[in-house]
Formats: sequence, C-alpha cells, structure tokens
Amino acid sequence: MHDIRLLRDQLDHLREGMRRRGKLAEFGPMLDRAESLEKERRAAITELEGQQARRNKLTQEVAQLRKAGSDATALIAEGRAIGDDIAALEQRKNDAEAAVQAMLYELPNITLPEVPEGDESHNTVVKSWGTPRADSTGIMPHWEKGAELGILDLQRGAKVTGSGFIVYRGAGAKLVRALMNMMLDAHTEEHGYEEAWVPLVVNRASMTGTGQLPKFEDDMYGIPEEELFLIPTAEVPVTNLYRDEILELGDLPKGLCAYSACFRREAGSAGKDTRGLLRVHQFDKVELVRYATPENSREQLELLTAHAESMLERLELPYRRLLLAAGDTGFSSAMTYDLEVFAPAVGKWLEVSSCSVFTDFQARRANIRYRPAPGEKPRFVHTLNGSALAFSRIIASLIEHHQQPDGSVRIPDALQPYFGRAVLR
RNA sequence: GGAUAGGUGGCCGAGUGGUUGAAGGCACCGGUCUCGAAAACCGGCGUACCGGCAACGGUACCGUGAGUUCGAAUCUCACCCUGUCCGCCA
Repeated sequence: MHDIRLLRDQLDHLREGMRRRGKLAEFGPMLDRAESLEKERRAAITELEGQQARRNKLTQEVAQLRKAGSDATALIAEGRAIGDDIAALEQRKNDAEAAVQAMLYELPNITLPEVPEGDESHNTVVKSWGTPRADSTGIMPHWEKGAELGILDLQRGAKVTGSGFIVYRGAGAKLVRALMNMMLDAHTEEHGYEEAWVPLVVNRASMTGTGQLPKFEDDMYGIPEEELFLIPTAEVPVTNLYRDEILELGDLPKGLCAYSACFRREAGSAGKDTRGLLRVHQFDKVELVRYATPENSREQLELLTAHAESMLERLELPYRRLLLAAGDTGFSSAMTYDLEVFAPAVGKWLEVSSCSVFTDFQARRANIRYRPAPGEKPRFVHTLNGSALAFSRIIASLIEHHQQPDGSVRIPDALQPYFGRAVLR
C-alpha cells in the first residue's frame, strides 16, 4: 500500500508508476478520484474536529453549571444539536476515508527505476546457468515417467480430492522429504536463516498485510465460517510474524525460511500447461523471507536470489534468471527476478522461484517497522521474499533433465545424502 | 465446546459518567551532587491525524466495533484475544 500522502504531493509519481506497468488506463481515473476524495476527507476532518472542540468546551460548561447547581438545559439542547452535526460529519469523513483506503488497497506497487517498462514481452534474461538438454528424444514427460516409477499417483489424487491435487508415493514421497531437508539445511546452516514452521491457515489481516487481500480473494481457498484462508505461500504467515511490531536496527537484516504446503485456487487456470506437476492446486515450497532497511533492500534482493539459485545449482538443473518487466511484476513487488528451469520433455522453461523486494509496500499494510536509532521515530522496514524452491516443478524438471538413456533418473550428488540413493529406477 | 477472571501508555499498575492523556512505580533522557559512579533530589518523557512557514493550536486514541448520554477508560451489547478450571481430541 502507498502512503496516503502521495495522493497529495506525488500524484505524478504514482501516475508514472502505473504507466510503467502499462496500467495507466486502468488506474489513472482511480488516481484522480482518490486525490479528490483525499481532499474531501481532510475537509471533513477539519470541520469535524472544530465541532468536537465546540462540544468539548460545552460539556465542560455543563459540568460547571451542574456543580454550581444551576440550570443547564439550554446548553444540553445545544449539545444535542452539535452531537447530530458531529455524527453527520463523522459519516462524511468515514465514507471518504473508506473510499480512499479501498483505492489504495487496489493500487499496485511502483517498480524500481531499473525495472524495464512494459508487459511480459519485455522480461529480460539477466543470467543463465548450465546447459538445457537440446535433444529431448527418448525423454519421457515427467507424468509418464513418474507413473512408471510409481512415485506419482495423479489419478488417486484426483479421486481423493480433485484434479490438481497430487499424491507422491514411495520414493516420490521421500523425494519431497529429501528436497525439503536439503533446502532447509542449506538455508539455516549456510545462508543464515532462522527456520520457522508456520500455520497453513491465516486470518484476513495477514492476507491483507502481504497484499493478497482484498484484491485476490477469488484465487484462494478459504474457510468462510472462520474468516480464515489457506496460504498460497509461506510468505504470508512468515512476513506477518512481525505485523504490528517494531524491530530493532540490530535485528536487520533478518532472514527466515519456512517449508509449507501452498494452496492456489487460481480460478481461471484450467487449460494448457496444466499437465502433470506443472500447475497444481497444492504444492510444497521452501520460502525465504528477509526484512531489511530501505538503504540495503536492493542488495538484499541479490543475496536472496543467489540463495535460491544455489539450490538449483545443487540440483544440477540448468536455469535462467529473468528480470520481470514492470507489467509482469506482481502486485506488491517493486522488482522481481523469476528463476526458471528447463524441462526438456515438456519443452518449456518452468518458473520455480520468484524473488522480490517489496520496498515498504507490505510493511505499510502490515505495519512492520524498525527503529533506526534509540529514541528515533520508527520507519517501515523493507520486506523481501523468494521461493527456494517450489518442489513440484523442480521434481518435474528433475525427472526429465536427469533422465538417463536406460530410463532411470539420476539423483544429483547434493541430494543423495538426503534421498539415500543415487538413482531412481 | 462449557464455566470463570481479565485486556489501561515501553513495562508493571490505579482508576470515580464531567479540566483524565489518564495516579503511582519501573525503565529511559537531561540536570544537581561526586574525582568518577551509585544513591538521593529536581525536571522531562506516548502515538496518530488536521490546520499553520513556524511558534503553536486542535482532534482522536484505555482489546475491536456499535450503542446510551450534553459528556464514556468508566454504563449496555456484540465480537476478538489472554489466563485458569472442566470437557473433547492428535
């Protein structure tokens, strides 16, 4: 969320930010309305507070008269009139405020200057690692190979829950466990993250804090009776750990990592690119979250992204790093790198990580601050997060990229201690 | 789920329907004293918003929301959270 003050003194900045996302047509008129509503809000406040001051004075006079034993009925009548006036002004103020607030909640973050303008066609590959297998002949797609190896049971997942819910079996289940342990160990022991194990169900305030609500309610599974939601990513509970708190400068930068199952309803997703493990309603992920000062959040993004990339390198999967163009950058993000691995049988690059810096956009929503120095006023922190990594597509790529001519699947060296064997066959 | 107690400033804690932003204490900051420190003493010490170049003025905030009232931390209702006891449960 943006500072409401931007509507007063930096409207052009907001407008430019929307233009860079290619969303000026969508949000331009809203910005104009928000600006005038913000003026109306302040006018209402000024008037309201004047009346409140009158009332406060009046009630004192009533008290004096009462104490002196005099008659106060005239003043009480006057007070009643002021009270009606105040109620009306309060209504006016609240209406304007709610309207401005609603618009601010809908407005995406402004991307950093180095983020290319335009839609996803302007995404740029800024780094490549490893060599994708050029020749895919003889490589079975992961859903076939997975079924053949007995590690993937899509049919029964669909029976038990529905399509998009998968069952890993035998070595497949252990593979999930091995990936989880390998990643968490690396992040805690080598990259300095504190591990957290978090609720998979969160309340509305948490979903609003990280920016999923109010805009994307349709994309989530919820429990309406309890006003609770299934998390789409551990980013939500982990970032909200410090909601409404003030961190000490010495705590920053702070890193937390968490494994979680992730739930995505993605209402409009049925169709292509959904075979096998490519797009599912529930998947597993190890998430990294960092809290930083505004001064070094940008460099923290590089660090976080490097942590995610090191997972891919351990898994010996060729990947590329994309700098997303403004129009493809997520709602809350100011700058995002996507990491993609190649799945040769699918013939596509698969997004397995998205690393973002949110500047103060989430922190303002979630009210996460830090104190720059003892006695100084708190400022909003900058939050970052990234997947490191999302398992299902990693497993897809693993099955395809490491498939051997004899049909077996090689397990990368780094994973073997966790998985317990060198080959899947 | 049932019963019960409670939610007040950074922390502890008092609180009457009417100069209560809120006693007192701790912590913190400044000062006196001291060679220095401690103690003692004196003074200061919340946040947000509105108006103003500023000095400053004003408003709101005692878990959240609504209500009663000229006036609510104080009364009423609903909800949330915490503690305790009971029940249920992996």
